[in-house]
Amino acid sequence: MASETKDRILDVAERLFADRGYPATSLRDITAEAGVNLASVNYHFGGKESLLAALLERRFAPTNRRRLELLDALEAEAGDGRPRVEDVLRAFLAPPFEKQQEWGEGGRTFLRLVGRLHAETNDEHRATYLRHFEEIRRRFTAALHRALPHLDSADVHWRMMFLIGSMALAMAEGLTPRAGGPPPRDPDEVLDALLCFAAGGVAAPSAARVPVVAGRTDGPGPLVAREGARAARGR
Amino acid sequence: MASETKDRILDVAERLFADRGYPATSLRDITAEAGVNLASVNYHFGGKESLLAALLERRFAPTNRRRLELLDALEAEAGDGRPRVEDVLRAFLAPPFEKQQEWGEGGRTFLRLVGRLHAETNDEHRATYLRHFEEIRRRFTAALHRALPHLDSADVHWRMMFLIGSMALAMAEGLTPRAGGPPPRDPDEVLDALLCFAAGGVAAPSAARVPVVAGRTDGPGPLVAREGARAARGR
DNA sequence: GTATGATTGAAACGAACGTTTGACTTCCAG
DNA sequence: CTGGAAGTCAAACGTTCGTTTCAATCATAC
Repeated sequence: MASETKDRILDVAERLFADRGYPATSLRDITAEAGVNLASVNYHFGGKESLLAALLERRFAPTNRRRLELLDALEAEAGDGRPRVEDVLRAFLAPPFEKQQEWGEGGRTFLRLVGRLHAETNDEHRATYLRHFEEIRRRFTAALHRALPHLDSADVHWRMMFLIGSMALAMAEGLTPRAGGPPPRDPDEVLDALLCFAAGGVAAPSAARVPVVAGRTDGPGPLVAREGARAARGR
Repeated sequence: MASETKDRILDVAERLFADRGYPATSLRDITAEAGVNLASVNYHFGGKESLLAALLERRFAPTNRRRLELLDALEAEAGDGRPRVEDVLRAFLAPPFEKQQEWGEGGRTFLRLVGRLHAETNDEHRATYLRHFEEIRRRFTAALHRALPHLDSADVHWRMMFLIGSMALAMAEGLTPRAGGPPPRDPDEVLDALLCFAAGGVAAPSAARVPVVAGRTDGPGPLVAREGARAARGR
């Protein structure tokens, strides 16, 4: 089933897409580096677009299956009570890092590719990517809301989005050592650092949104006061 | 100096690069939509690459000038003491949102473009982009470390990176309403929500990294315990 | 061996790309 | 009016792209 040629194409395409981006990588680059014929991509996959889809499927399916597995277990354990925030976050963030270690170099490459695809808005291949991700986001947003019932729905959505952004950049850049950036760590340490940041972020007190009538702050004292806002804004 | 044609090209290119990405946008798309001749891009800017550079310069220079201005004021006020975490974060995060409001639709488009460029790794035009950003990151990382002296240097770098990821996704996606995502808010609310998340994240207790000898957790209790890690990992 | 379906190979296709060219306007200084 | 710089325009340049074609090769069942 999984021919030698098919796998070589997938591995090389994964690396080149992650390094240069999807539109900037040509099938000629891929096939030349993989040592296979140019036509074999269309023969085995049907086209460049389908190659990306197959590539995503190969890594995404097991990763997201694991995510939902952890989430199911966690919700079963919580019963009618609240799940712990840290558990929800770990169920969301850990599987990519687990799989990366399981997959070795290819896994790390895939994480960079995923981090990159998060920023590829509006194209048709973004739909391919999001199909794998939307159910995950929906279910984890709901679980996070159950863990943090005092937040309103919009806040939970936004924090989920910020969380995804942190994860994406940690994946895209955290594993490619670059001058000026943080020193490289092993993936377990990155995951722990990300979990701490995420837990602090999603559980942070919410800014009490007062109607913008005046600069007064009331309600339960927000962590970032409105006065600070206007002061820093310099007017 | 700033001719009609030049500005039209810049505006349209900004929007199309943000919508479709740099490599996927052709000069023919840009010039057709701007109602100018194809050759005028090369005449006025010298080429596609230089067009992107000019486009970044136009928005980035004032934004980062404002960032450093706020940071300077903040550090002068703090003197030898610690700056407040919230002030550092606001000086970093607020200027793009300010400028966006000042610039209207074009400003919002630019934020999406910037969010996207954060994920464009390794290409030559990434260098163009990073030249505007590296000094900012260095100075704010240092300021954040002064505000959080109990964290070690690696933790600060990582949290700065997570923070940038949150900001990038908030910019790239937070302002483009999409099904399933958070309800659109006005930019001030997005900024406040991001500030709360960021403040909670960067100031979170750090995971005490114990040498991986056994599942024991010691040291000052980390927010996300190692046992939880292994439990969720399922072994 | 030979037929048959799966795979690979070299070559070419048409379309789209960034860039260049050179003639044609526009406009103001002399 | 005249000259020339600044800008615009249609057309074409050479390259590269994803895809297609079709003959050659391979493996396997008869």
